[in-house]
Amino acid sequence: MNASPRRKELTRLAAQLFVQEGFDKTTVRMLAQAMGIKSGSLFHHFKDKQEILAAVIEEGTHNALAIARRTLESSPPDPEARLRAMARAHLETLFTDRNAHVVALFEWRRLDDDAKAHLSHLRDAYEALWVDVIDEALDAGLIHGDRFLVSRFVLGALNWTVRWYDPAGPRTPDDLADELVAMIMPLKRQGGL
Amino acid sequence: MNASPRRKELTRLAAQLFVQEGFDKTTVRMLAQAMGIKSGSLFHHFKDKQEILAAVIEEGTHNALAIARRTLESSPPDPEARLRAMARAHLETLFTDRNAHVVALFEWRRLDDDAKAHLSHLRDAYEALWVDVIDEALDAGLIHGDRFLVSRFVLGALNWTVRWYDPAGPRTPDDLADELVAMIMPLKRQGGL
DNA sequence: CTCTTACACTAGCGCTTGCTTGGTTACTCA
DNA sequence: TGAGTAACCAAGCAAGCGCTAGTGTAAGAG
Repeated sequence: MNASPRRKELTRLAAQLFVQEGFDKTTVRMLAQAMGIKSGSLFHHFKDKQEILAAVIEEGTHNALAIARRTLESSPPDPEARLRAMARAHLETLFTDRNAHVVALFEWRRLDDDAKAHLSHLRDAYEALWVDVIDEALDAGLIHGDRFLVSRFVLGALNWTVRWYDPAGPRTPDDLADELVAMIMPLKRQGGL
Repeated sequence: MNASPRRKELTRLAAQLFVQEGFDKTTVRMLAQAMGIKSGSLFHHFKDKQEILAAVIEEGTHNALAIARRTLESSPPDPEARLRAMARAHLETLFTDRNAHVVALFEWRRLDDDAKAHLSHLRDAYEALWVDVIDEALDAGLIHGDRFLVSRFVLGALNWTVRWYDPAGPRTPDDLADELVAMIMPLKRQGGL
């Protein structure tokens, strides 16, 4: 809804605190302090605490969707390249916008029903892009299996990386993406690295 | 620690509430009511709320580890069969003991440092079993890639199923396990179902 | 018949929570 | 210059929180 620069900055700070402490344990007083204001002033920017959570998740999901669309537009028609590009884009967003995405993945249940209904459309649109790319790979015979199962296994493997991946380590997100694609498409990998 | 039958039953009820409401939003009064006692009486069985969470997670992880060990013991030495058996066992525990495992996966951060240190040993032991099985499959040339990456991708894909799998649907957990194994090992699947 | 143990109760303390209210400040634009 | 507005603050309310203290009761052990 409202997208003032101030509100965007506050949303970013909130995302960080939600990741550090969890949504429920983050008090409006903590949020206010991190933002350099008093707790009462928070409610000038957000109707209630729920709306802050919704703003964080909406921001993250919206970005991910935009990046995925751009990635697919500027991607060649080759199914393997598109699959790899999607995996790379997914991990790239996941780790540049990490806080927002961790919140989206692990605090989703804290949303009230209205917010959930609204945001699940965004999420479904994102997953639909994945199912399309998986479909292309299936049609091309690169991978095998049920389109939904494969999509969900792949997304699960990718999303779970936020639980163990250390950006300071030797591996880049692109390395992870390539390894995953190689794992489900070993025929292409036989002679490679 | 203490494992009276009464306490086990209370732990089971707590797991259910923690899944429904989340740990932080589950009050000791809600827990007590679900158990048919008053909130004060709760603290006869558990030192504090934290200990209930730890009990839930310990119970679930302990079971998973026991089942995985039993599975591997009664499994033939064939790497493919062992991999499939582990995947099936993982999903089976995940969905028979679903509440405890959902709590373990998504409320881990709420544990205090001592409990985390204690329970991460259990979890690491479980993951080590997986790395072994993955290693065997790598050595046999069934799959390719980095042992840790493959283990984590596979565990991620499996754990993520709790987010979307519907036990009332047409597919059994064994179906899921077989599909996943087929996905990362397509050579074996070419002529099959 | 007493002592112990397990389990439960009532009552409430001290604190924190999300949020409201009524008023103040600083900036923008006619 | 003065009206309008966005951003903030001080103060605090009502509700709910985890947890404690002190007591009661029933069953089994000696």
